[in-house]
Amino acid sequence: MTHPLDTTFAALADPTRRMILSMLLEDDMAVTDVADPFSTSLAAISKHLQVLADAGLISQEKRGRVKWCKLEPDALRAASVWMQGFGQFEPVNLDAFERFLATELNDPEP
Amino acid sequence: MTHPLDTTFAALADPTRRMILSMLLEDDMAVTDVADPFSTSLAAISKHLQVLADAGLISQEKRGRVKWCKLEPDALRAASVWMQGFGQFEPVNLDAFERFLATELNDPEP
DNA sequence: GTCATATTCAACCAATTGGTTGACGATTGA
DNA sequence: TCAATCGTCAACCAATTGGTTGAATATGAC
Repeated sequence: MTHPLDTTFAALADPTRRMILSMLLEDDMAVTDVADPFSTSLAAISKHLQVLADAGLISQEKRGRVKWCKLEPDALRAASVWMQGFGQFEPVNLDAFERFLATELNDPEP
Repeated sequence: MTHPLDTTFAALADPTRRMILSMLLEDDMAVTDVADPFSTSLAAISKHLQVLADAGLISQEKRGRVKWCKLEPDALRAASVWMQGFGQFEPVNLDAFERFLATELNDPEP
C-alpha cells in the first residue's frame, strides 16, 4: 500500500529519469532514441521508462515495433499541490495566475 | 556527484518523512516528540530527520539535551520550479525553468 | 523466408535503504 | 551524586535499486 506520492517523488529522485522527462518535453520519442544520449545500456533505460510509466509521468504506446513515450505532466499536479502546502516559497506568479483566472473565468464553480 | 534535486525528491519519497514535514508545519518539535506518533523506533526517526536535514528540508538546533527540528520550506523551491516546467499549472514561469535546465544539462552524464 | 531492428526478459551483482537492537555520551533534575 | 531522559552510534538484516549481460520476442524490410 504505497501512496501515489511515494511513487512520484521516487521516480523524480533519479537524474537520468529527470533528464528523460526533459527530453520528452520537446517531443514524443521512441525508447531507442531516449536511450541514445545516455552511456547506460538500453535495458537500463527501458527500466527507467517503466518506473516513469508506473508513476504515471509518461505513457507508452506501441506502434509497430516502436514504443513511443509521451510526457504526462498532469501526474505532477498532486506532487505540486502537496508542496504548495508548505507555504511561502511558491513563486508569486502562481498567485498572479490564480487572480488572473479568478477574474478571467469569473465562473463560480461549486 | 549527486544533484541537489536527487536529495530533495528522494527525501520526499518516503511517507514517514512527508508526515514529519507536515507535523513540523504546525510548530518546531524535539526529536522525541517527532517520533512519538510513529510505531517505529526512535533511532529510525532520528535517521529520517538526518535525511531531511541533509536535503535542507529541516534544520536542527540543539538546546540543552533537546534537539529542536524546524521546517525549512525554502528547500522545496528548486523542486517546485523544476516541476512547474512540466505543467500548465502556471502560465509562463519558464525563465527559471530554462535556467535550471541549462545547469542540469551541463552536469556530467549519470 | 531471412535478416536486421526494437524492446523486453531473466539472471545476476553491488550499493543503498529503512528497519532493528543494545550500548553509549551528554544533559537534566532530585 | 545518581538516576532518568535525549539522542546518536554501531552492527546487523531484509528488501529495493540501478546497473550489467545474454537470450528471447516481435515486427519491419528485402
